[in-house]
Amino acid sequence: MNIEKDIHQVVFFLIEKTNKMAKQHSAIRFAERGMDITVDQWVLMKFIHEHPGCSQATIAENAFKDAASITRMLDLLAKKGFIERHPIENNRRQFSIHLTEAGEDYVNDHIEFVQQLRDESTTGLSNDEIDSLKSMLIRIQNNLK
Amino acid sequence: MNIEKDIHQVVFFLIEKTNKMAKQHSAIRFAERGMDITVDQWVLMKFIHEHPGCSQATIAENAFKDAASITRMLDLLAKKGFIERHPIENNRRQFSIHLTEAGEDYVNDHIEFVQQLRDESTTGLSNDEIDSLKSMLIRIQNNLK
DNA sequence: CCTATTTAATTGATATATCAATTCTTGTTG
DNA sequence: CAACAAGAATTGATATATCAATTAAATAGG
Repeated sequence: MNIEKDIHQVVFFLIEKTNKMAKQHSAIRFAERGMDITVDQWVLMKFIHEHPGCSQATIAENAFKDAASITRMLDLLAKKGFIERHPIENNRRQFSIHLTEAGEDYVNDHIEFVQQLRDESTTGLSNDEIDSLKSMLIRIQNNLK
Repeated sequence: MNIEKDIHQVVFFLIEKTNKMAKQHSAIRFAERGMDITVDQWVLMKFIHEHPGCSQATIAENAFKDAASITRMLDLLAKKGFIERHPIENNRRQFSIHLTEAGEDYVNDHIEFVQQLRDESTTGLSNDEIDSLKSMLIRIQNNLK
């Protein structure tokens, strides 16, 4: 019995596809709204907004991204004028990462919109379903450690 | 009431994280086995194995990737000697994509291993749960169209 | 204290994603 | 048939992901 499943029904393909569709969907809505940053850049800005002064390593760990990616993404956000790397007294190994005033304004201007975007994507799913979805994803993650 | 959820509990973050963990896990297992291709390259080879002679546009559509990505990935697979672009009689706009003999051997050598890898990642989830997971992902996708 | 290890950030190389623009080619239609 | 639109693949530019190597700084242990 070796019936190969169609690619579209393999659970990982569905996960990957959902992930891509969500990013594309958000990117389109961002553009419509005139937001000139990527979805990933938004996630970083929002995290820094909630954890001002954090290190790049902390951002990397929490955003589940590579330290190298964070360096480059922060370079871009700094060029846009949204974040700053502040030196830390008695610690020349890390930076303290902060939003600029423009960055804070940007997050405040769009945070509700992004929250609403996320909510829209799960319409039709009950809270119980969402909980069970989350729990299954976490169990899959544990199988992958 | 505007309690911001922790990033780790947002469903899209879980989806993205699961997706990344699955890719990393597979990449590590591929490397252990001495497989010198990426997980994404494997998916293309497997699709071509199942749909020999297809066009690049078909691959793009089914793998849910951009045509530009397919061009570049096939370039790499061609360089490795695993695929070939065959001209089509009376149609100079498309190519007919095929695995080489080395490509067929490669797929046959590893297809069971990859299937097993996928199965391992969902251990502990019943068939009913997996079905409900798939159905929720598809419903989310429909919200994103 | 001094050396060895660890940590934080950066950089280089390569793979992939996305968008726009381009090049051919095919199909349509006035 | 000729001009035009649509399709398929490619290419360029930029963003992100991953790994390896590097640099600099902090820390641990002898």
